Amino acid sequence: MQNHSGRNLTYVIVHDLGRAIVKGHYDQHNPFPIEAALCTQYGASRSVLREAVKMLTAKGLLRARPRQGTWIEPEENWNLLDPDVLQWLLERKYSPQLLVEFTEMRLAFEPMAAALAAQRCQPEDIQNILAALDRMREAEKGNDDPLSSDIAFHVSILNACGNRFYAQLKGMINTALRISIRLTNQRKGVPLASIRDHKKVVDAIMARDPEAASEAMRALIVEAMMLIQQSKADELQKAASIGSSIKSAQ
Amino acid sequence: MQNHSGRNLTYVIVHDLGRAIVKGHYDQHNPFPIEAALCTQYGASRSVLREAVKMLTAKGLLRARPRQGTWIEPEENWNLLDPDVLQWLLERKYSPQLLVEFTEMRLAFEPMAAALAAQRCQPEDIQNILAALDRMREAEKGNDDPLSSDIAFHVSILNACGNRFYAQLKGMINTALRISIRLTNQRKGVPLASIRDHKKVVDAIMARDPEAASEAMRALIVEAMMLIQQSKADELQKAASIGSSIKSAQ
DNA sequence: ACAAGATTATTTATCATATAAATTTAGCAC
DNA sequence: GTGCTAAATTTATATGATAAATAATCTTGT
Repeated sequence: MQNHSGRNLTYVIVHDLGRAIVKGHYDQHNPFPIEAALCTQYGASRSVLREAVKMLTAKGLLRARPRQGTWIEPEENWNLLDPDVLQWLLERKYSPQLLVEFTEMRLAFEPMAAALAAQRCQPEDIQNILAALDRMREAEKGNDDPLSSDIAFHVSILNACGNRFYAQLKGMINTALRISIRLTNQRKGVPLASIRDHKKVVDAIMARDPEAASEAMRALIVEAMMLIQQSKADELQKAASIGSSIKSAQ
Repeated sequence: MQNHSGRNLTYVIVHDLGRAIVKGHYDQHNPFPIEAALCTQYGASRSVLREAVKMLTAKGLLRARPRQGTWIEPEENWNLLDPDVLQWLLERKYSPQLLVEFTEMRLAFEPMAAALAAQRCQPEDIQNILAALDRMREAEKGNDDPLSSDIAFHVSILNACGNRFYAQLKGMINTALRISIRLTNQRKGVPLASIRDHKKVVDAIMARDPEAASEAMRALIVEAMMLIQQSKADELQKAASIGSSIKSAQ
């Protein structure tokens, strides 16, 4: 990858503004700046700023009107399923709740994807799934990255289910798992989930058993959900203990 | 709605180009035009064209590089879950296959949404769901639009499940159902599905029974899927009969 | 003939400036 | 105060120029 898209000034500004917006940097007290102010802030021309704002508009984050200026759209209009938006959202610190909601989403479509894969995956899809499982085995031996191989496994199944919408979710799984692992404090070398549980999914798909594939996948995600819930609870408890220590110090 | 966003020249061009792209108007033989050509084609300034292209880039449809020009991204990179992109895609004639894939997607998350709603919806959510069901009853009597009330029903449940990602899918449901109804040749006044089957979902949610809610919702979508599959088969048969009549005429 | 390096050409990226359009706000007559 | 007019503000559009990236072409030496 030579000229990463992020090098263009426009894209740098898009990502910077995008992060600021989802972080809630702008509100009624601090409204979104007018074009001229943004130009000053970034030292860029109006063309660049307008193009950046238009990209964020296309993702549902902004809206502009003559004389009224540009403002943040209500959060329900953001395209959460846009890979950029999702990444900016999950990058916010302390967003375990959003991760829970995303995992609830995975709980809906990944078991279904496994079931569809069991019904109609092609030989090459099986090859890819088996290759991903092998990567996980290698990771367990320390010869591969556990996180990347786990992601590759889930992606291989989304690819195998022969549905373009499911395939779309690859980027989001990638983003969410990487953030998730950061939140749940997993470290390199620590297996994320057992090979055995993952293999159950593969076996069911190869046996052309949709029900079993679905159930095995569901078990994997429930496991992930429990890790997230746990760290969310830890987070809350930490906050509470800080709160009480402040209280007791008064 | 006073100044619909579509009135700006930029947005008109975005939608026009977006439709042309998903229709496959551009390919290796007919590559995407350079900026200057697009300006001529639309009689617009470079600023406007560049902003439109940037919006389509944000939706994953295009990519640009100096000297290399602008080109269509491979379809797997398109943000299918962007409401605009989905609409452009479904508007293409003869895209029952895409509708099938979308309905497979609904089959994953709508039953789950109903189950979540059963677990944790608030009193006002129940109110909204019941109101939507009432609209469907009125539609059956000819006092409301059957399609709109059906959509309102599904949306009310997505709103009730307390998950932002599920709520995101509202726009897509709206688009897909409207296109679906066009494809399956339903007419105004013809009920899309029975009130009784829809009421089963509501009853299960109000009884706080996630399993039953999920199953009742699944039944609704399976019904919709069968209608689509049927019209897809009709389409294929029609095409085949045209093909054979051409053949027999030779 | 051919490889290496320099030159040219093409296209997007960025900047700058000006005018138009939309719409709120302020001013003013009554 | 009410209703009309004028001014002010902000985005939308147009135009033209320069910079940057890189493919294509043209030297030049062997």
